Amino acid sequence: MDGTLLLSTLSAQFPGACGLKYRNESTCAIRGIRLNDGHLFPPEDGWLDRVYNIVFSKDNKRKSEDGPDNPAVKTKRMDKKCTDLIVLGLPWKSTEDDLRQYFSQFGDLLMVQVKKDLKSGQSKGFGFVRFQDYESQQKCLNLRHMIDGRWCDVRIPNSKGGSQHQVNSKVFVGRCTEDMTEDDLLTYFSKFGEVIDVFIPKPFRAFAFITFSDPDVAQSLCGEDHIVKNVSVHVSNALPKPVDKHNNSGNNSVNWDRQTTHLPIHSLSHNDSPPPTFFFSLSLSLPPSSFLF
DNA sequence: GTTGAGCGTT
Repeated sequence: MDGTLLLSTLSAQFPGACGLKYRNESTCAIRGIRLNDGHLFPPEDGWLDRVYNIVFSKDNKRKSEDGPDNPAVKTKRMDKKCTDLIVLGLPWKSTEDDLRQYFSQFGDLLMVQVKKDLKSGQSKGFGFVRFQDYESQQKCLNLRHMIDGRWCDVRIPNSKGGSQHQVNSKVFVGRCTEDMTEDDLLTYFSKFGEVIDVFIPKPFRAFAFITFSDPDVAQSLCGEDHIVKNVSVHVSNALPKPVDKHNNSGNNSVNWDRQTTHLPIHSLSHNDSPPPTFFFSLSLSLPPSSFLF
């Protein structure tokens, strides 16, 4: 995935797609992906772990069955505010700089704290972060984080009470066939929003999980049938997050908890090769043909 | 100088 990408591959799944763009992390500028002879070339620093938006030559984003245009989705996401997020399980040695460095991959940070003992200065092993953008926050909340050699959890702090409506951003995809790969599902479901995780249980069990960064996107797909690789799959709500595991008896025998079977997502170590996946999302805000170089 | 579920000195 770190080589070039064929435009034909892209437009096969996204008719009308004419390129890719991304936001430069340091300059915040929108950059286009170089297109030459039908090949999309990676940025100078590689694909990295960025969000790539598909650019269309004309306005043919998702053909919604439920309305000609969907401004409701856009206005709805405007009033989503970030809250502080608690980061649990930090290594004792991790500093705020370490946290900032790690979490900035998800978006701009407004605040980073590592809670320390006042006298000794020793970290208490947890901290807080706050993102500027809600999408960054959602992305973070749905992932486990490898920070300095330890798995850390990011959650909404208890002190926030129930103010933050937590809806599920993960969907269950039933009737999958064995030849469906994670890439197939990623490519297909990225049409509807940014996909941050695809999971296919092994051995084959005819279902998969797709996690979106936006829970509303996930919810909007629930109950629908979708055609993937010429097969009708059914999308429904994944069971609520694994909160308590003591109630695993009876008919709910399937274990949805896959926290420990996640693909490696993010790591602080810099000698790793870049994550092999990159994200697509439909561009909702850019004018048509805004393919910059 | 140790530790590993939790919830934020100002």
